[in-house]
Amino acid sequence: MCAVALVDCRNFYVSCERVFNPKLMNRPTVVLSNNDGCIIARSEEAKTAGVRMGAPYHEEKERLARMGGAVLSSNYALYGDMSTRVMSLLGEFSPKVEIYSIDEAFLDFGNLAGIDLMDHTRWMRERALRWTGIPVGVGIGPTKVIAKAANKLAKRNGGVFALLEEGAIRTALAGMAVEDIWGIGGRWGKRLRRMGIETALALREAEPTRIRQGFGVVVQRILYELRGVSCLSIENAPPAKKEICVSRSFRKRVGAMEELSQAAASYATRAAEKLRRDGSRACGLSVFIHTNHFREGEPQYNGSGSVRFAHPTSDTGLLIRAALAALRRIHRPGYLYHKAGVLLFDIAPARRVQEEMFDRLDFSRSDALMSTLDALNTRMGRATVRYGAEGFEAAWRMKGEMRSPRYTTRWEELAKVRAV
DNA sequence: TCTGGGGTCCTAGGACCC
DNA sequence: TCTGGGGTCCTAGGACCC
Repeated sequence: MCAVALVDCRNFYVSCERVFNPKLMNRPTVVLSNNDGCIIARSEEAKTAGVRMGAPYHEEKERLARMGGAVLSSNYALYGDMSTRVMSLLGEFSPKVEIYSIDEAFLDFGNLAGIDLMDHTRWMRERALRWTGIPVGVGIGPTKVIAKAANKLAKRNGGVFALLEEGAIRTALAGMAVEDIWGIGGRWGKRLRRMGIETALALREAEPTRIRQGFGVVVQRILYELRGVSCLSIENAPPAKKEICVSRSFRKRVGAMEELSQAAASYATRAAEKLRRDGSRACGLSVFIHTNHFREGEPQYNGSGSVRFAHPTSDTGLLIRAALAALRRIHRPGYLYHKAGVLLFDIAPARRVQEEMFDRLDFSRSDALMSTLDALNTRMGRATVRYGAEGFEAAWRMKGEMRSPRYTTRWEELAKVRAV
């Protein structure tokens, strides 16, 4: 019997904060989205107290204050680095690891005869906690979808839970609501319930062709996965991205073209960095801007426009120029904008592009410039060298007033320890 | 006053071609 | 009254994930 495990970091962002700030232990703690808008991570104490996931912060502010809760802006430099540590540790426990998100990974144990999976994964869990400070949970099953379900049960069962025997799987699936299955969201959940399919077990036992007709192959695959037939394989290396998007809402609304231009240039710069890190080039770029649709009384506008390049590129200067040209076309004066973004599409690996061009195109100057830029900014800190189009003082830039220090990625922000 | 950001996959339908 | 059939490519939109 093949076994896969889903490992997830419990309350990941909060757990990262607690590693470096033990005063947050046992205290209701939440982490906010960009601009301190919504609640995107909660400690167990905050969950128990009824703080809602995804809720706008201002709606939960008072409740949190009443119970002496801690509130933090998000600190992605810290979370990203802690994630890397956990993932590399997992690699020592399985030859095949798929990093599924910043706080989750699938592990393939293949046909591990003679290994006690429970022992193996309990040991992994202890090591993760001791070496990184992050508590993880482990669910084990014959397929990804069942491993996901097992992971849910691990929360109440000592952190590791296996669903490998038919009896255990049936019992677990019978107690699981259909919309709690991985891959079944609210919409499909409702439609399945209307058909009388209310539990994971009921979906497992439904007629596959009927499910296919009503919901397409995606849900049919989930059905088979629930039966223990693997349809979703574990991917060792992530495929290069097909699209790269950088977008943000502004700290305060922006009307002036100058500020929108700075934002577009900054986002294009970030997107270009991601593109080069992937070793890719893009053939197209689009820019979008929109007003705040939550303000129903105000005039609304959504604009987007794209540019196609004659040759695929990853040059920040060219991408900024294209972004500004697109922005000029879509900008309408008289509106106060709330959010803007830059999307790169038609992405291809840089090497293949060069071969196809038979050296008719010379990328070498631009490539040399970009790698120097990247090297400097990696070594000396982001935006050490940058394009003037990004601007210098930016009132539109995001809020993050309650952000903790970047303990693990900036020398100046290292934690200080005082021995008494 | 305040309301996140970044992705993927699939499907249906239109445009276009021979 | 009759006015092909089959294939590909692209795009928009819907669904999902964390």
